[in-house]
Amino acid sequence: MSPLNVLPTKSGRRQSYHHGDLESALIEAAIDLVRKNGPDHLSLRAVAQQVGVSPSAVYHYFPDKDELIHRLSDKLFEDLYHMQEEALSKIPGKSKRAATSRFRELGRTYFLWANKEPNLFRLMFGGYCKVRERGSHVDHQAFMMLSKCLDDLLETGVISVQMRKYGELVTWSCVQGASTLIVEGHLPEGSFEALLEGLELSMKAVGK
Amino acid sequence: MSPLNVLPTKSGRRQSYHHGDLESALIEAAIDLVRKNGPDHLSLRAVAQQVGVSPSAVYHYFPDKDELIHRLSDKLFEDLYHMQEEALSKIPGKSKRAATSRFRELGRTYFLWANKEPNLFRLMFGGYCKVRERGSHVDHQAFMMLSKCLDDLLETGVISVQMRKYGELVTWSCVQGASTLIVEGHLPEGSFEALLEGLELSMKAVGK
DNA sequence: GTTGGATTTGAACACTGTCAAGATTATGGC
DNA sequence: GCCATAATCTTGACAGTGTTCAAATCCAAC
Repeated sequence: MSPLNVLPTKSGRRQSYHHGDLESALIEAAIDLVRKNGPDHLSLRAVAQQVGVSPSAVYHYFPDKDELIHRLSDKLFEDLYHMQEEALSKIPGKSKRAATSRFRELGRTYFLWANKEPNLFRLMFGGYCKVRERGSHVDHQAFMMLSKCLDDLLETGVISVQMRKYGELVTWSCVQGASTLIVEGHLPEGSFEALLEGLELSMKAVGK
Repeated sequence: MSPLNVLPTKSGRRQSYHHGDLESALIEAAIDLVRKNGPDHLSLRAVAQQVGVSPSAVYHYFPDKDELIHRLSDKLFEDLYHMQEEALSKIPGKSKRAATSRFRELGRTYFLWANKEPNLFRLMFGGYCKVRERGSHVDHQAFMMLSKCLDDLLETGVISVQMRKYGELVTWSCVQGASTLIVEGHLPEGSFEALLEGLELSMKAVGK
């Protein structure tokens, strides 16, 4: 394998003809640009230029711009998933307190992500990547993680069997919705903490 | 006032030089195109052509494309608001049953809108219109309507004072989130009815 | 009827995604 | 070592985009 040539010299000229790892460099650059300029101002040519490569070079790795965006969004979903996984791993134990805390942290991570990177969040849920077979893979992983959290809440007696039935639906929707509404400016920023409180409160209450 | 000249003759040529009501015709045409092709494939030139006017003509009514989109989204928010208002007006009365039914119908209308016009829904909440002073006007009207609904639930004893505190936040977020997730294919279509059940259930339970 | 002001057009600019053909480099077999 | 072949990247072009501005066109009021 030839030495990587990832960094362009000043103003978008790299040293050797072959780049080394163009594919992931392109995705990384694209993420950077979306972060700065928003998903609808992402230009293929700008991505190529940032990496120091001609626009056409992109087409050796992605059939078109949409596919680049799709790959981009896949990576973002994975990042979010790992971030949540890490947050959970910091709160071990089978107590009521631990289970409740994990549940909270799961929502908070989601929201913090949305709030820290609103443009990336928009790309993920704004209908940019054609749906294809969404609901697979990473979506599934994230869903399983939430399910596990809810199972713990059930086992420790924080929520009832009845509430458990609606758990994933209500919580995911709530957190997703609040994130969107706050990111887009329809709700004041402070709302999220209150939402988590309200959500927890209402879930605990069912069946008590 | 000259007679309106809204309809272009076949293939985008209208009869007289002046259009009559270009401004709203442009907005209407733009909505049509977004509905069909999605918000990110909206082209100013296509809008102009559909109305039968040159691309530059648009700039007499909107400083740029973003402003057109903003006006477009304003109109959509109003439409949604009126649709909800109408749904509520069909369920009068001060009984528990009526109050609960109104609450359900409010959520259902929101969701049906999202599901029937996913592309318009994306435009409204996908971060296309620059935020400016969102959280004003129509947003405020819609919020008031929801508040009134929750007040009724409190008065009829369906929910507690404690739950009432979080009412707007939890319900709006839930409905917004579920709509997004279903529209974008992250959740199966049938989920919404279950979500409304779960939401109602958990709200009723608090403080009982 | 002529003039003034509001509308609309035309041509141009820089930018975009995409593609075919060619230039450049790396790789495996001798 | 060398050469053919495949992988990789560039050049130049095409149609389509948002935007601007001078010029053309129409309407209404004097």
